[in-house]
Amino acid sequence: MPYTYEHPHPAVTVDCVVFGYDDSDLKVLLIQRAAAPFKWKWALPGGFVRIDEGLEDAARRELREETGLTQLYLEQLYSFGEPKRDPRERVISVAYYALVALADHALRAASDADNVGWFPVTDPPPLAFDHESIVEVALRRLKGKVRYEPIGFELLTRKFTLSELQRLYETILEQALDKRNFRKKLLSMDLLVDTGEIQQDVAHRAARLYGFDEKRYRQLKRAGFNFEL
Amino acid sequence: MPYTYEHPHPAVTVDCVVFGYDDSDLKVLLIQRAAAPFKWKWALPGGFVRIDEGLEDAARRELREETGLTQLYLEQLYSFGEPKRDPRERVISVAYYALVALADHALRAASDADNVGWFPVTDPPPLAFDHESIVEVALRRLKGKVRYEPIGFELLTRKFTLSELQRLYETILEQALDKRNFRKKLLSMDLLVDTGEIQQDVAHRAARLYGFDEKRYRQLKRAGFNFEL
DNA sequence: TCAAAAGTGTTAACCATACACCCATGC
DNA sequence: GCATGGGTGTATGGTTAACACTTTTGA
Repeated sequence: MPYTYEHPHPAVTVDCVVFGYDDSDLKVLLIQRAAAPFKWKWALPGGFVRIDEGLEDAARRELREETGLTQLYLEQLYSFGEPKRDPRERVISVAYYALVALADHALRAASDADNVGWFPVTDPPPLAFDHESIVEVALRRLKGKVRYEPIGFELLTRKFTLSELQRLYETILEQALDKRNFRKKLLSMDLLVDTGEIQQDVAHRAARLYGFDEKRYRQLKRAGFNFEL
Repeated sequence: MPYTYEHPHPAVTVDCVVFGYDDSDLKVLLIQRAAAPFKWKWALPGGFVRIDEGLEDAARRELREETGLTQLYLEQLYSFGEPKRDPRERVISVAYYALVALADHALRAASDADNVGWFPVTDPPPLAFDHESIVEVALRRLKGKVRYEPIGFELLTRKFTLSELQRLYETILEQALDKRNFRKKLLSMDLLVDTGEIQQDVAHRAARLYGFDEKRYRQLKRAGFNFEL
């Protein structure tokens, strides 16, 4: 028992709400716990922050170790610290949320052989700890933020059609959008570049593929532009 | 040395960025540290989270103990966890920000006789730890949030004139607003109630005093209304 | 030739902006 | 009576919202 302190210290964890999108469905990434407490229950990927490790570093490390995901959009969400949220000891969890295009990122089996899987955000299984409320907060944040920051693109593959983009927004915001107005608005922002390519292997007229011009966005933003809707 | 753990645990603190507004000036509340590290330096009010205490509870307790402030608008801001941010040991700080009307809340001398004072947010003294960046994040959050949530009212006394409200927004947003348009917009939202009273002791025509109708806001919000600008 | 989704303009309503003068009060 | 801020309306331009049909392609 080598670590002693004059005052009691809580443990600190990170937990990640990873949103994935594929084919009109918003999903959340869960792992099945192989150890107590809540053994066999589904939970958010995450774990203890190492003593010399930054919070975001910890979140990225846990994601890599438990799910194989790297290089994703990651942002701090909120910190959860109800005294009784973990039955073992006082644990404060700094939650992050991440966005990822399902088609682009294959899951790797977790290093400790836990099950990993995608679940519909609207109807996830019962979760360990207070993870259900963490998912709820993350979803609220995503819904809010997607309207005034171009983070939706993080959920799509690098090349996408306008219809895919529209379906994504409709899914997240849970409201129908007008096709012509949506296209007008998005194209007028000057953030999408026509790749010149079109969809392959579709059973109808193939749509143009666009890309999100990150560099252009930063430029416009510096000049006072604000992404909206 | 009674508290021992199998793995090293960081310490967890809360720090509060309290914004105050009075007479066209946005201020931040600081206390002067009476103990090392950073002895005599100014810092955000805050302290260690007790082992059985919620995070927001800890923030409110520290504010009460160190500044005498109670009953204020308080919201979690962000968690700061750079490994070296505290020279003593690993400390993760969950930052909160609070809004308060200077005129309504007198400061009490801190229990441990630290100095307490209000400083202009634009030009604060050098701060201990990474508190300058915490203030910066809080200010950014305030500037963003004030546009789409009616939190500005928390910085004003319960009764206020439209000019005071406008000056508040101009101060926070750092931009001039048109008087007639501002009034039209705010009054049309149906969130302000005319108290029937007018300013006293002013050397010019006395302005009507309005109040913010919190209950009405919740009502409208439930019905899909969104406060903006 | 049918099914499925892509792509495309116009109009009307609404909202945001710009703008300047008279009023009430205290000194 | 003058200085100070309170209070008020309109016209214009721009933005958003509503709306339906033709095109392309593969099966």
